[in-house]
Amino acid sequence: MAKSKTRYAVLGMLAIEPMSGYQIRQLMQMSTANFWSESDGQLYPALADLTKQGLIVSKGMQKKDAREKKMYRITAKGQTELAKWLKQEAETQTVRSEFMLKLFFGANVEPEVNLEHVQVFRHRLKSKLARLLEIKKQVEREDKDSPHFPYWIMSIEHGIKQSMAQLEWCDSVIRTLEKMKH
Amino acid sequence: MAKSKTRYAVLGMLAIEPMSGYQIRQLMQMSTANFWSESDGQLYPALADLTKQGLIVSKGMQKKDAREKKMYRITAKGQTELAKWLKQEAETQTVRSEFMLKLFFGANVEPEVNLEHVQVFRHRLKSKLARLLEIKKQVEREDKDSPHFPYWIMSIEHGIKQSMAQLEWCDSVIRTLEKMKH
DNA sequence: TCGCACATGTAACGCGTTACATGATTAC
DNA sequence: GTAATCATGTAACGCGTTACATGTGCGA
Repeated sequence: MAKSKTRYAVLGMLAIEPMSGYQIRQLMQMSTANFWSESDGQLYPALADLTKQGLIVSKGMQKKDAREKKMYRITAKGQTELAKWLKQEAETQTVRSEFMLKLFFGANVEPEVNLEHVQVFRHRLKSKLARLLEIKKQVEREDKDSPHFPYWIMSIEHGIKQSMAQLEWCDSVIRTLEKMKH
Repeated sequence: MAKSKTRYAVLGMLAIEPMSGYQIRQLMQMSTANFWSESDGQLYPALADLTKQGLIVSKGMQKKDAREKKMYRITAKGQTELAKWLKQEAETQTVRSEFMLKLFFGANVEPEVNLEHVQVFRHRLKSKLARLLEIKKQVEREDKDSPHFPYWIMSIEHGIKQSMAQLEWCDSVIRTLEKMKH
């Protein structure tokens, strides 16, 4: 298995602005969810790890309970580490789509079954596209002057273009499957 | 982690025609690689497992060495199991793209760095697209009369449309990054 | 006062890749 | 003869999700 990139995902989020772990999770869901996400079981240990290595520091009130909100911020050392990673070429990842695999084996069941799957897939794409367009508007409103602005728009545009292409593909596939029914 | 679908991927391949483990690997690389693949460490144990469950049988010469080619074929029970899985709704998968994550954090490095990454990405897409077009031609030549034909074309078309959309996106992003350089 | 969102963390478990082990056959 | 390809399998290891544990604050 490839080396975990969780540390860099966290580092990058904290390079945007100081945040708590919970806020990182929320921001990821809002921004990178379409191409990157982390679960709790990855996120919190990563924060502890990065702190131990001095790449981030927590301004948390470590009094008694520890069950309190901890605000983290990236250090100069962390910025350097992040930049170093950003300069390296990205590894190609292996994608896995159960939906596509099922369609590939589609001849083993009636066309109706596959048609149903494609329609569900299409519906999900529609929602995803609507969400992306919404987020794009929000970013254009709120982050116009941020240095991150062009990059955030690019990543949103990527999702939009992908979704639109896939929707067109769905429509073409649905037509073919409709014809196969009779 | 989601339940492994390796057994179904293998079952589906053997529903096309009887094959050895090695041939399954090769066929996957040629056909489903863009949306599904299995490593040796998954494939061979799965074959043993499916055999034990009577979903496939091996017509292998189990004489002495066992280091001989084993031809597997799917059983009626296996066909039933495959069809059952095909009828179930596919789980949505979490995609992860290190490249996209790096671009999202692009503001932390010079535009030139990101430009370089996009160009590498674009180059890979070009190769992928060329390969898909080649495979499409081959399938149209060799599998015209197979019941799998429409489904195989659909899955190839999906890859083609995706690649083309991403290439357009790359060109647009490259233009933006070029402008940011000065 | 009940439930939900906020908030942090750990443990268990299965998944999937990589590397290793072994050996036959074919092409140069 | 020697390198590549065919061919099957196992073991180790790290990765990532899920479920669990724990507690606070707030609004209906």
